[in-house]
Amino acid sequence: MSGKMTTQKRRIRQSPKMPAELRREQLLKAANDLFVKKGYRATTLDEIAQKAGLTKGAIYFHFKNKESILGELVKTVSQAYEKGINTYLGKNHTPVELFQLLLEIDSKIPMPEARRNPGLLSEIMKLPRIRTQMRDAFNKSVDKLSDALDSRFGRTVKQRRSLVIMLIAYLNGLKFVSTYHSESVDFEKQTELFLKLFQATYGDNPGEK
Amino acid sequence: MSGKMTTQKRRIRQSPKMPAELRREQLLKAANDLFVKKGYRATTLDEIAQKAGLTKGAIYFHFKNKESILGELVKTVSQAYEKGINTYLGKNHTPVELFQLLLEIDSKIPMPEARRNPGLLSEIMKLPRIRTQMRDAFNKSVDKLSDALDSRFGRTVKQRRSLVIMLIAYLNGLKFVSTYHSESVDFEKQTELFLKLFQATYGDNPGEK
DNA sequence: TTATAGATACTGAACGGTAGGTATGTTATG
DNA sequence: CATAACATACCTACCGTTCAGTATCTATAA
Repeated sequence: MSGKMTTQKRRIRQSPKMPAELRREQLLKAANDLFVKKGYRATTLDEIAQKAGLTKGAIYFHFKNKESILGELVKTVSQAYEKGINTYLGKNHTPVELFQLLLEIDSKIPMPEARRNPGLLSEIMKLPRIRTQMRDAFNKSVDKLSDALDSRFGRTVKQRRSLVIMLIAYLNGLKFVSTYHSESVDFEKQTELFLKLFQATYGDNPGEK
Repeated sequence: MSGKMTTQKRRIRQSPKMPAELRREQLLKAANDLFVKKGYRATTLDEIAQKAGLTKGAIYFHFKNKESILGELVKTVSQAYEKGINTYLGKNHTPVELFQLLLEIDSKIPMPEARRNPGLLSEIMKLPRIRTQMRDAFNKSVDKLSDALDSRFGRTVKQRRSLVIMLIAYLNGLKFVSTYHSESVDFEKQTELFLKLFQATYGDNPGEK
């Protein structure tokens, strides 16, 4: 000991060392992919590590624990979503415009598979910290969207919130059925149908309500 | 060692024995309640047993394994749903009628909390056998509903299926948001809003499309 | 330029808890 | 008293977490 075990080659195959920053992102990507495929709880740290070419122990150098990996991912999405709203959202929008805007943002921010995965969303909503994190983000965006909805479509904030939530609800519902019954459901067609409905009611002039 | 921690009395407090049939239902109910509250995987057999006043080992007298408990529950719902459709479904319905009919059926068949729990649904959809079981039921009911939709609302079966799926999608979406954002979402109000939209477009006379 | 000390990134193994499943003994009831 | 309906103890596998130690990189000084 003390000295070297000269002749004995301890052939430890260590992965090429990377700057922590890079490795973190690599791990986050691996985790995201696996969460999408298998769900949060069903994904093991071994799998994440392996996918990044590491061993489990190394993860704890980069993250506090498993949940913190998820937390980072959620944070990334929330921030991108908020940024998208701030960028694209104008004033006095019609519901149809808002719906299209939501689709637009949805198509631009990262981790689409994860965000459109109701199973994953439901699962992580059971983790108290994550839940809080996501609910805050949800309320924040609903507020902003409601503000940006033209007042013709709702005198009170409550009414406008209600409408906004309806838009989001339908989007979520579509994601849900198209995830689990993709053979039977044509996402774009359903969207078109929905917009046509809205157009008929709210398009040119708002309803009297 | 060898056996007992001597002084410890073997206090065997056996639950009153029940006919297997009854106990099965009791276990099923317990399982259902717990699945709703905690999810499928997060619910342990110990908890189910305890809730029914038994111990884990006893479960294996009544069921083959954990998944078979879930299978029974799914089967029960599927059958009730199908029966509901057969009972209430007429001919040449409007979309609004169908939507109300779905609500009606939904309110009459058992295990409402479980069925309205997207997280639970997503979770169990990952179990291959359960998934098959549920998808078959879904397609079956979509077919029947599409048949019962008046042909004014879609010349081809495909078009009618599309509309039916849209109704179901919105229902699911509503369940989703009202589950996770119940403070912000008024289920009935959202339903009313949606129906009003449909009424405006499809209510009196169908769209030309 | 080179030796080296310290920081950084990672391994491997062990630990502890959990939970599904099983083997086998025990009790209640007809 | 036979058997259906339990209880108890145990096994096994899995998985998150910890940690001592190892390898690799980098900065500094000689």
